[in-house]
Amino acid sequence: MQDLFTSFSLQVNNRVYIKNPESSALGRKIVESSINLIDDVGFEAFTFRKLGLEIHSNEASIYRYFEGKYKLLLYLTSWYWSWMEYRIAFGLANIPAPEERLDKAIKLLTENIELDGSFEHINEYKLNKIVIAESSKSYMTKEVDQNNKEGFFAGYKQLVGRVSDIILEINPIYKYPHMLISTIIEGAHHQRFFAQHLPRLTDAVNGEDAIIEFSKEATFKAIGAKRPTK
Amino acid sequence: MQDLFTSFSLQVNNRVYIKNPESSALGRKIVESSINLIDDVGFEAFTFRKLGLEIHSNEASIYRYFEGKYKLLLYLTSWYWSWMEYRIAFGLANIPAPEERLDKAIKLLTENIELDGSFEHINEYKLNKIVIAESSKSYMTKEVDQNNKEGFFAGYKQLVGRVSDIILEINPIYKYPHMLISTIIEGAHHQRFFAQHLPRLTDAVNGEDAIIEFSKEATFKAIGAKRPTK
DNA sequence: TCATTTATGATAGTATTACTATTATATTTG
DNA sequence: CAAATATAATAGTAATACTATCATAAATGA
Repeated sequence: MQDLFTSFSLQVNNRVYIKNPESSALGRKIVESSINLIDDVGFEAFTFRKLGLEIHSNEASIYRYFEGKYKLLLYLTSWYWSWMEYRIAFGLANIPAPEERLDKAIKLLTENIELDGSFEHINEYKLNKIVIAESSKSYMTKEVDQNNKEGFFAGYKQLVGRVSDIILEINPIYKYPHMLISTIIEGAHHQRFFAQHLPRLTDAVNGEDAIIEFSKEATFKAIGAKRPTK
Repeated sequence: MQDLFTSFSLQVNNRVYIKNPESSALGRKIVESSINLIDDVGFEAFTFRKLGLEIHSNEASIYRYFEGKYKLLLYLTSWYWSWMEYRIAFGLANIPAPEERLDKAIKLLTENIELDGSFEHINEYKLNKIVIAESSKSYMTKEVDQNNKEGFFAGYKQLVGRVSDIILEINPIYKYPHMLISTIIEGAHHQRFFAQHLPRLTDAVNGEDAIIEFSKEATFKAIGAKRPTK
């Protein structure tokens, strides 16, 4: 696990931005306020003009950091997956049993995210809401193949790969580890959205986070493994 | 089952359109060509202006059928779910064992859709691709609660409810039937998209439709039931 | 420290989008 | 065949998604 700590940093593919927003105060302000604004008005109504007004800066200046709002969204989601992998690497360190590691990973991937405060200019709580409601708009586009070639989804794929590896550690002949994990991640996000807006598509259960419970149960049953007893 | 046949028709909530596109040749042309055009250029680049040019008609005329392109998308997805429920009602008739009905329902929900030809002006193959790639854009919006109140998602919710009922027939104490089915439906769609564009998020298996297989296996294991032997 | 690079701000401009309004012309229907 | 209705043609508006230009401010390094 040691290598994870030394090699790991919250880096985002440098082709999603023109100028690294981490490199200046304005850049960080753009990221910070874009999270607030997208969370507030939704991605469709979000524009660089409005963002410029919000931060008392200039539309043209924002274009010097990002080609357009889709790239900014790609930046935010890439950052999120990178952060998620960091959380998982950290959270799973020193847990020897793969069942326990998987259990913990599923929890980290599907739980409600609270404000964390580790990163000055990023509100993880709002970013999670954005990832839930808007992230599919970053890859469900006509440019997906081009974007994929440029490596924009590498972080997400790597994350899915790492958790799939735990599954294969537990059950080396399970045939669909990637499907299972990507379905669980996307599924949990969908369920969080449905729980808020279309509750008839979900099942609320008193006294538990049904989404985490469902995700863990489905995962362990799918791979035919016993859940660790807490 | 008889009531399903007599009461069932491919009706779409009449608030998603201004004028029913089924009621005129132009309306049907709008629907038909919108499917082609959205499939071709993607939903973001799709405009009523382009659609007007395509069908040698007028932008303003299209606006007399639909308030805007989001409502048209809602019409298409509603139609799709209505059609899917019809397929399932039809396909499950006269199958007494609930396990077999569930097995068949999962297949119908997750399989690749081919051109069917039952509906003159609707290309089911392309519509399925649109539902896969664009349908989340019809509910992942700031207007979702308003739209939900107006009943725009009733068809989808009803479909999920019906299949959930089969699950409860098999295992009456399973806690998450709605979550499971909505996760399977959305999950299978995601997997079809990933298989095409981001294959590292899936697992291809020779000689089988891995998405159907995975969906069935996961569902039956989740509810603790034995899959019917074909 | 001062010249120069670099970053930001201010303003303006363009093509396209997402409509609405108006009027004219077909087409349907009673 | 008159009247109602549907469609077409055209124009117009406010907003979006940018690009370009130039001025000014801040950072840097010789």
